[in-house]
Amino acid sequence: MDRVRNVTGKTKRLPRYVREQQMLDAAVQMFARRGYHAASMDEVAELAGVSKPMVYLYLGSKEELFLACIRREAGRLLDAFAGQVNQADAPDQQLWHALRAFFVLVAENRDSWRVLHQQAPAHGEPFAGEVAAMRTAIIAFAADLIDQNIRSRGVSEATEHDVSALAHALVGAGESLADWATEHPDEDPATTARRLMNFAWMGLDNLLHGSIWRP
Amino acid sequence: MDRVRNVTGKTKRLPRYVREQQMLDAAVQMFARRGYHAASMDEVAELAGVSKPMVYLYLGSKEELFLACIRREAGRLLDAFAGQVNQADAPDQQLWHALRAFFVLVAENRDSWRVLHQQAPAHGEPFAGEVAAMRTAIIAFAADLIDQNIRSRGVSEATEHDVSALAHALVGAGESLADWATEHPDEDPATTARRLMNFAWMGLDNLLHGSIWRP
DNA sequence: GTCCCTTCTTACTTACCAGTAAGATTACTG
DNA sequence: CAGTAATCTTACTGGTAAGTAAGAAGGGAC
Repeated sequence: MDRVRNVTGKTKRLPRYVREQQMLDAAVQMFARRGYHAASMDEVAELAGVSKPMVYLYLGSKEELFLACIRREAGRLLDAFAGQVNQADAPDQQLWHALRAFFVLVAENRDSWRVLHQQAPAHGEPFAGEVAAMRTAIIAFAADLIDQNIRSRGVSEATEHDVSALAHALVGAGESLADWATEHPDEDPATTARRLMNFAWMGLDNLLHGSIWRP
Repeated sequence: MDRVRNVTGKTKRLPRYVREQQMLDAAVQMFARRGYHAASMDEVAELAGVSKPMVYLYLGSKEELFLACIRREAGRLLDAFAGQVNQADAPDQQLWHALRAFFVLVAENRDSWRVLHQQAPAHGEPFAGEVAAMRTAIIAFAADLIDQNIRSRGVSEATEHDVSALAHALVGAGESLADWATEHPDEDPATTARRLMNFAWMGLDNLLHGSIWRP
């Protein structure tokens, strides 16, 4: 990221908020590509077009910088979910819209996804906890959809525990497909979402009709 | 890990192979609990009941030590799969046996699982590549089972691409459930395996009978 | 008992990088 | 056009942990 220069060749000054976002952009990229430890503050600063003390002035420390990245990207992901979900829709429609939004977001922000999914959980507290909280919210959303579906059919002897396990499996399948999708950039995110709907929802459908797999 | 002492109070010497395994045990534990970077070679050595230069003498460097951990644990995981699979069984039985072995292994070796699933992929090459290779083998196994099932029913227009996506989703669901299971140590691994069989196989069953989810 | 190979330790060097002190420069404000 | 409140830099310090040099000591072979 070359630094903007004015006519006299001197470096242009930018307001704090703009610089902070540039720093976060640079940090997300570095953390995603090199990993938390291998990414040096000097490199982040250089990529942001700024000197190192500026990063410390605005973001505090390497830990706080990483946390700020995680919070920003986690917020975006949750917003993408929330923005697509309409409580009035049927459960499968809610899941469909949420998944589509998710795969679109991941396709457009691979580095963010790597930071959230691969880097943050591996580097202990407080990073892992922050991502775990986000993931818990997503799993709760999935569990709620499954639960709605169960109740609407009156089928079930499923406990909260059972539903939680299913939600974890569903979210894990989504995460894995997100990784798979980054290796197939040609695929439309909506197609990926359809794949997961079929894999997961059809399985649930079978389950909820009392069709159980036995050893 | 206190060092073994003989009657005179002097430290007991052990043959190289035994020490190496102790070092790897200690390293897996440290890497899993503290993370790759936060785990220091001094701590690993102390936990193994040995001084740091011994670790360097036998295992080479921190990178090689981590790689050795990954290779050993990945090998065990693949062996656990291979040992349970009988080609003569029906596809669902093969998957069932493999999943049960997998969840048993994870329940008994949480640290190994954390190293393979959480630490190794986050710290770049050559670690990520080593785990990716193992994961590719597992996904190929899953894809093969799905494919067998498809062919045996003669149902399908599924491409290799489609099958690969399903296999990725299935494996991701398994990984996520493995994490979930470590938070529920009371649950029998076989029960966890049954959960996944129901979630995944019932979904596939529906798919293969031509029952497709549509937006 | 004594030779000698393997196991094992203490005590050090060195490189890297997070974090900072001190001050220069720009541009807004009255 | 001063005064001043931001933005921004160069040049440094210090702590931490990877990696190593040099040699001590157990224990099997004969």
